[in-house]
Amino acid sequence: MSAFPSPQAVQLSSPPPPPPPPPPFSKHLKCTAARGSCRPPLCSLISNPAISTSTAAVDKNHVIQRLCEKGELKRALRVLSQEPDPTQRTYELLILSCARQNSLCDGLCVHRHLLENGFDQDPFLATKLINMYSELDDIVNARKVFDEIHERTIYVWNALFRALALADHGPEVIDLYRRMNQVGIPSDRFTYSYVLKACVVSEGGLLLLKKGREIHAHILRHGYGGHVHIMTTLVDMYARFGCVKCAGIVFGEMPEKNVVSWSAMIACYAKNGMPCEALELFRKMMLETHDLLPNSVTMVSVLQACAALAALEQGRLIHGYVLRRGLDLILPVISALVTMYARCGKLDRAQQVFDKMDERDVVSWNSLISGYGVHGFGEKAIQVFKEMIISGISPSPISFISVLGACCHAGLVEDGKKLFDSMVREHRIFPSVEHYASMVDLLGRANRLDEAAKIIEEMRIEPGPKVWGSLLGSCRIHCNVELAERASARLFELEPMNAGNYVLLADIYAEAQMWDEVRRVKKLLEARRLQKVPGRSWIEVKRKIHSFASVDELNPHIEQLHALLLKLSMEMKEDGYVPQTKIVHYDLDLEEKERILLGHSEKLAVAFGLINSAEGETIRITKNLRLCEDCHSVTKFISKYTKREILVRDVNRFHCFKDGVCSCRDYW
DNA sequence: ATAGGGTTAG
Repeated sequence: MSAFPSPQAVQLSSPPPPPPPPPPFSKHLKCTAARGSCRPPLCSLISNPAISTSTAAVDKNHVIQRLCEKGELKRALRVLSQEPDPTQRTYELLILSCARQNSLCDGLCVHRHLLENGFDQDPFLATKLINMYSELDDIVNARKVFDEIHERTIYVWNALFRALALADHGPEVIDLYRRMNQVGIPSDRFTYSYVLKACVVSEGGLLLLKKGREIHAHILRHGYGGHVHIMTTLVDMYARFGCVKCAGIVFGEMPEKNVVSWSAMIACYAKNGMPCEALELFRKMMLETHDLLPNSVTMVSVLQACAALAALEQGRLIHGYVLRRGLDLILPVISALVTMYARCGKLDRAQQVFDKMDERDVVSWNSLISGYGVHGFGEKAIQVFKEMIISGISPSPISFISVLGACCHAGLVEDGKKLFDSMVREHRIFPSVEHYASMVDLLGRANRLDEAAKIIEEMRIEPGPKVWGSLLGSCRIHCNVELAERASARLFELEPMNAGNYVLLADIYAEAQMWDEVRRVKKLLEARRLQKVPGRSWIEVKRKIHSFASVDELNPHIEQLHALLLKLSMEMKEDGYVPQTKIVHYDLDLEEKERILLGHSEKLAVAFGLINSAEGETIRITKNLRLCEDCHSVTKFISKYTKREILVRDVNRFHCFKDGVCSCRDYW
């Protein structure tokens, strides 16, 4: 053996059994050698230490680069292990490759290697490493790279800001940003984008809104007030804080706007409960800009707005536009279409659009599951949920919100409990406040209030207002004063300014004829200067959205609508309808109470729909609150008398009225 | 010298 100059030569002359742990290049060499081709030059170059290593290093660098480009990370690493003289470029390629291949352990290995080879203080590589760890979700190591590097260029700072912002570590970014300013490193245009993002990705609430405003001031002071990217991020920041006004001001003052800026503002309206404004702005964009074409992101927000308004006609127009533009190939757009059709009451269309997709992700499935859920088709929703898993897509936390919600609307208590169990056990998803709230809803509505209360007691996280709110809502349905008092006491602490909670409690007391308590709660409401969110309903007629408030004296059609409702209610009374005047708490006589009931926004919208549509046409209405009991029974009657299908979507589900019955089977 | 940013479905 010792007589042979190199391992390669050994293999050549004694071809047989086990070619031991092959050093990186052996495979290649062996192949060419076996075919007896160009062996001598390359082989001797690498194996002969007499020949300059630097030539070999450049060569190997080249090989590493080629391997990285081809995604052959493992082989590239094997070459690296033999590399006597790696360069910055070598490491850069490997780091990028590890990030792309999603391989944390290889990333760590490359990191260790570069530390051992004198690149531990290279700011360029530090930037790349931080980016890599960020992509591999290892924020601890990203931070460590930052802590250990002495020369922190703006690139290094920005990379860490970006990494922390993506990982929801907002407050940490703000803290570091302050330190950066103290050290005297000036921000650049990238810094502002990342830091603004950090303001909204944290739990800080108002505190960080203040911070965001400060940064807004920095931006203006440093002359970036006309920078499209930064200004758009600002619009989005205000949007996420719910400051629609501020977002609108920034947007309005932008000297230059592009598609992204318009999309951000449209999304702002769509996400903050102002769908009409979203559609209006979209129209404006189409009319006023000549060189800007809406893209898939724009369309998603526009479809959301249509969905929120149950504006089927507009939604169909948008669908047509999406097809013409070829945007129907983009996954989020199709999912938004599925949601739009489902929320406009066209489940069959939603299913059709879904069926035509040739690729589906978890969001597409969630759209369909929640679609069936809000329509009260609990079993179908569970079936779709199971099909999703069979198709190889694992459920996300939102999948469970959707499917649990479906169980809740359909009263499928046992199925819901089983799914909730499987969530942790099989899918390793830990329930969030929303999941618990859904379970409390499920049990509470089914009049299993004790079990619902027990769920809250056993929660491993702090039960937030959503959870207590669900319990209070259930107490309202089943008239449980004692539990309602417990839940509302917590709610008044957690969100003292939410009028809805006081109203619910007052409703419960009223139901129990506890008038003193009703008055006490009302006084509380007045003392805190709170007002109940006024009920509103919407209906689309000839592609125009009409909006109705309760007891809408300003509405130009009010007399006509009231007359029609009065006429219908007389007929209904003969048929056994009794106005639910007990839900009107004002101290009024019966006749006035009936008048108030008849003026509820959803009844006005139904009447408007009856007058303004052809006989037999379906009427679609959306409401911003829950449908009231009286409106529910009145709409049942109306659907029978007028032989109309009436779809009402309230805040949490669909009611499909037909021939005097509702699809919710009075369970809601 | 080199490097990177904004809007997105349930």
